Amino acid sequence: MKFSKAYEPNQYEPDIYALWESSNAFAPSSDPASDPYTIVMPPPNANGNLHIGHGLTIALEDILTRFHRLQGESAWYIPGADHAGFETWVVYEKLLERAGKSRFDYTRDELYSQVWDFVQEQRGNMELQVRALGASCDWSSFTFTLDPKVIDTVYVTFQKLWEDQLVYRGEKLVNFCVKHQTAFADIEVVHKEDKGKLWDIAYPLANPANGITEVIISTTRPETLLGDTAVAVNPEDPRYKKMISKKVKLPLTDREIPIIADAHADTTFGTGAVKITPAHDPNDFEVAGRHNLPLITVIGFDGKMTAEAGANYEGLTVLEARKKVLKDLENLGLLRGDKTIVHSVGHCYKCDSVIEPLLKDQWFIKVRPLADRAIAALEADEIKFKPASKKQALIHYLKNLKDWNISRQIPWGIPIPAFQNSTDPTDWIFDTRVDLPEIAKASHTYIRDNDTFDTWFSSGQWPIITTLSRPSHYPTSVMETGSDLLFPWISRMIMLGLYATNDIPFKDVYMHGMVLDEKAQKMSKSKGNVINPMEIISAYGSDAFRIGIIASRSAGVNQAFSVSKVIAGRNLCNKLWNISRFIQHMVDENSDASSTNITTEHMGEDWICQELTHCSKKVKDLIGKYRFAEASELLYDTIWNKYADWFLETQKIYKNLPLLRKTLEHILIMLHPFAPFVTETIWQNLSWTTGLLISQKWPSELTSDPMSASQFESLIIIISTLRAHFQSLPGAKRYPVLFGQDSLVDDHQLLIQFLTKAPSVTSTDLPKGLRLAIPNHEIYLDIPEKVLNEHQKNLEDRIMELGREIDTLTLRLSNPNYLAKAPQHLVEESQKQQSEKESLLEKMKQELSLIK
RNA sequence: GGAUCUUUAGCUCAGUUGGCUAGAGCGCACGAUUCACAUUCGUGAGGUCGCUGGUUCGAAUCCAGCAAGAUCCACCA
Repeated sequence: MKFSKAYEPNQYEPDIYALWESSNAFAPSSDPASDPYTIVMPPPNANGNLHIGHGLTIALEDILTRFHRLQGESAWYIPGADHAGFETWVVYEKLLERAGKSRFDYTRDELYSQVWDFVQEQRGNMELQVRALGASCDWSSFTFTLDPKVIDTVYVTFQKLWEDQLVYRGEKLVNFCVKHQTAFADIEVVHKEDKGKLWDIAYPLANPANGITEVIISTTRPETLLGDTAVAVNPEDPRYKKMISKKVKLPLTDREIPIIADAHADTTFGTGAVKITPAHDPNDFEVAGRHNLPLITVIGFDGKMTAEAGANYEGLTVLEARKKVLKDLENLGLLRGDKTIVHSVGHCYKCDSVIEPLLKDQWFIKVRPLADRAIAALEADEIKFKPASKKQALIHYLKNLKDWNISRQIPWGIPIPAFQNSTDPTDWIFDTRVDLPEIAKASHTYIRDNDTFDTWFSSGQWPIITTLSRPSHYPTSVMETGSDLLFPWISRMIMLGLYATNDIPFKDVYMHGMVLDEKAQKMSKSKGNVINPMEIISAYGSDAFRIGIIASRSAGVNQAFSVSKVIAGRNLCNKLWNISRFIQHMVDENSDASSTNITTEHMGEDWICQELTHCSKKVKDLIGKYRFAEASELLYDTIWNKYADWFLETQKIYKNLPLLRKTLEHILIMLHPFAPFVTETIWQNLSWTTGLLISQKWPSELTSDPMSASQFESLIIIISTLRAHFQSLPGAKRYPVLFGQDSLVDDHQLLIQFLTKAPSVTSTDLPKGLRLAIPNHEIYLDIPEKVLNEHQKNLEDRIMELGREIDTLTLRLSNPNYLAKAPQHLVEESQKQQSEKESLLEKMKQELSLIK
């Protein structure tokens, strides 16, 4: 295939990906001697589309994977898809609603298989998008979060927890969404600042004495009064000391409840007396535990008042009941005022309904032993974090973690393998025959628990499950995710990984921040500022997207997405394409181009070898430190500003074909992790390369003469200075270049003339014209006197500036503390500069006097 | 209430144990142009590194305080 004039990514990307896949290039090495390198992809939602955060994750993970593969390691990037229990369920339930159906029209098994089919239909989109991003993941290891091996592993871990008595059935307050009819973990509840009212309500004393007839409580939820089982006051509160352990008549009921002393009551809030409703408030639940209070449920799972709320209220919604209770209290003269307050209220993160804390029998995991072990591993630095501050945040979180509710009342998930004795509700057994609604055991009938696991319980075991087929790849090398997953996911993987395998699940954690829009605003559907990675890829190419999204980004920081960086990436791909086209062209034109003997004959060749070697070492070092943006920036600079702008330009004269070929190969390999498609496409199109680029080895060093390389740097300065003068001199005209005793210029007359487009470059014994301000070189521009005079101001300016530079150096060097304390090489460098600049200043002053 | 992060050029951001003239991309200005590339080439302008102190021979970098913005956690009867 011929190289077209411009690189058109869409034309090559799908074929190149297919080539890798059909060549089995993504599989981990079969050589047992190679070191394992493993990354597990955070599984995207099976029925969703990839968003920009996935784009960043996959770009970073694939850079690491490809880089380590090129290092000769057994790189294994494991893809997956998430059944996304609740997320998917919400989508499916909407479809049911639209069809006029509800979840109650079907059995759990029917629902499960319907959703399964739904997800299978949707699936595939996501996988195509992962391919479009260039992920070099091993599709033969693809794991879906409901695959049998996932369920098996989850059941083994659950059984172990069961036998270790770390899982228990408990009636506790759970965060319940009455619309979605399911409980949530604490972490899934979204707290929002809502406006509400704080009402003061009088509770009459059962036996008024000493003129005290009532106690006034403050509440935002008067309807829960019907479930009160105590009133609490602070034991230190002088207003209420005398009332402790007296009884009050609970209004609107015929119950009497005690006044108790508990530190939960805040003397500064409201009236300082608080009603205790253990079945509908988490704090009150704890108070009840301390004081052995009964629990009365007055709100049901349907969000309506229960029979226990009394005949007047039964069947009303929470808000209806609130109105009625307030009215009834007012009629009794017990409502003593209200004020508006702003307080935070838990909402369902999908439907925004207010989360009701409700009593429910659920499975809980005792997290303390698991969390303590995780904390110990973190404190021993067994897992390294980037950024490091995330580790401290995680330790803090684990120290305060409460028992974990793992039951969910949605059909789309892994069934909890537990059965309840039909005659003894306290008798639960572990059994994995979850396809049966009931089982018989020891002459009893056991009924299946219809709940499913919290998805974090199964995904918390993801590194274990995905590496089962290659145990040497566990622990995995690095877990890369967004910062938002630190608590829900990373924490679970560490706890469950340590618990189930006695080993950490990964050695490093790299967390990226949020990808914000171009104005540094959070992307959201409602704002309409969502950037779709697939649109960026189709406009600019996958490589450009990868380079653009990792640019200017460091670990853990929220940063804006900038299309201009994508464009820069696209331009780099095109530049590399044309570099390759040019070299291929030169190879084609030369019949003796077959030599593979690499030699350096010209300074620019030593210089580029040195630059490429430096680049290779530095990129390796930077990727090792997860400094992706700096690595890609260095490659950009090396390829464009060094290789193309200087080396390739010199090669238009010198044409060292073996070196051109070799250096191009090195560049392609080094850029491959960042821009896999264009580099592989070029590799496939070059006439002399064989095999796949993805499977090459990272380049070894190119030998070069450092003296020669540093001479070339002087040449660069000379040429740049000449160009600058040609631009800035009056008339912007090019003038003949003269030089005195100067072997460097003498040896490179042709090159200097070519790169500056000067009319001539000649040696002279009679210098004249404008002297260039370059230390250690005697170079002049042969400028007519008239122009030179016009240019006098310019010369004076440069003399002034040079003088200021010398002053700075002199000041520094006259400081005895600097001489004594600064490192020797810095002092020497300063001294050298000072003397060079001083001698140059002398010469320029002389020339100025000549003009005058 | 607790914690973390951010503040550097017009914009978006780099800048790892403090080291000399603070960088990049894009944008801007000026110039170039038959043959690798206009997704190009060359040159240039643009910054008292949020503010105030401190440590140091030397601070964008370390310390303290302040200001602004963001995120997370907990709590809010």
